[in-house]
Amino acid sequence: MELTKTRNASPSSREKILDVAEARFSQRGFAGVGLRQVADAAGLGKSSLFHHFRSKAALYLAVLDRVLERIDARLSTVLAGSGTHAERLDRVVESLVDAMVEHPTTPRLLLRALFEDDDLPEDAMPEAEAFEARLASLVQRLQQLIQEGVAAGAFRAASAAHTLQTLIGAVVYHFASGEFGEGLMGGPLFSAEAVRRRKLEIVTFIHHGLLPGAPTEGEGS
Amino acid sequence: MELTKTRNASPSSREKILDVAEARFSQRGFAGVGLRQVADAAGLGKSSLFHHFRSKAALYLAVLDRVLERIDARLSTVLAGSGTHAERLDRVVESLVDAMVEHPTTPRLLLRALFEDDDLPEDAMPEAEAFEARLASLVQRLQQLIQEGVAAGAFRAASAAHTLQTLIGAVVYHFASGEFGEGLMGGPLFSAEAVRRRKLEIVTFIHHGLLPGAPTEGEGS
DNA sequence: GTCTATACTACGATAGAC
DNA sequence: GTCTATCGTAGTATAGAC
Repeated sequence: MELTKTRNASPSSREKILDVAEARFSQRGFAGVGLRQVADAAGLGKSSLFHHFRSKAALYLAVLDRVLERIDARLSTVLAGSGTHAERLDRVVESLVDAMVEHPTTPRLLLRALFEDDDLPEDAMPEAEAFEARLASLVQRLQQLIQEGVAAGAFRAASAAHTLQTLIGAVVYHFASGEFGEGLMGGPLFSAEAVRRRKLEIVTFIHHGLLPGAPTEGEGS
Repeated sequence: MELTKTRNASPSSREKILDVAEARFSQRGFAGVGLRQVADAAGLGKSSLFHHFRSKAALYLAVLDRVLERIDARLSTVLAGSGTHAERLDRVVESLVDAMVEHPTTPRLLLRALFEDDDLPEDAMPEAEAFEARLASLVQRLQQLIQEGVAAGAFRAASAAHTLQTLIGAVVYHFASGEFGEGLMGGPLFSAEAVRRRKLEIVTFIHHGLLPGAPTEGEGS
């Protein structure tokens, strides 16, 4: 569908850089990462990075956009699917959690992208817009699902924006919470069992928090 | 209650430094702030900072501990208060929100403290422990409230740890979400009206999510 | 497309005068 | 307790050979 090929037989240098940068930026944030660490870990000289990305900020935004692209792919499938509003919202939560777990760098990068306002050095506007546009599109579709559910009487009369914020907190923050989260939960956050449990906890919370009448937890699946 | 005086007629240099450092660290994070900016904004030379704080990491942790101390003061009052478990939990949410709003630097600093693992240069262990201890104490008391509420049948059989994570996400993340949050909500996050609305939204969510039987939203207050 | 070399700036931290 | 001066390092980014 695109003019430039996106599949590669062997991981190109560009993808190698993105992988390494994603790991580092996730852990330390934009300002906390030096390009030398990225270059070394990618097996390249420092200067070579600038042949693939115009600046550090451009690299950071490329990482963020790739992360959001993966989430978008998962959620788009679910949002376009069938089922009641409640069923689709459950699947949104589960897919969002799956996206956090697939690459554990995701929650921290996404959380940073959401709450850190532009600490970026102003220059990387073009690549910033790609990310912003993708984010806005995703948010808009998620809000629509909630609003339609409210209009259809499937959800109580809750604010879609507030509900979305709560949902982001419940999913993204939780899987970003690292050592604190592990200490609180008394075990790893990303084990299959912990992930299954978190999904159940959030979905149950939403059902009793969003649905007007009888509990729906005993339903299919 | 303390040997050293904590009240000051005029703001000492130490407090001035803490104030400006809190603002900067909240916005840019630990790695994103230079001590020169802090010193300039405080009206001091760069070197003078080191007479008040052993290192940048020590300053950062002093800021974090002061933030957590303010939250602790609010929540301790509420946790020691009377009322049913549900009433006390409502007041915990409202007090936590009040703490975020009182100093809008709070949510971002707290969020960073919770999800950024030790990017700190290892040396500031003593002042780190003060913060960790205060945090552990607070978390323990919050968990206890939820667990007791579950045991007393006031809450459904939910995990205290999971519930606490969801709560933190709903309060701390929301008020840390800056431009993204404002865009999503369609207005400021910290206006009196927005704050009132967020409290209501979370408390309602919790009631329908935690309480077993009939909705309790019509109750007193 | 990767390298070496370099420019320029900022960083955290220390020494020592006042 | 604040200052100036300085140290050593690391930061982003560019120039130009290969």
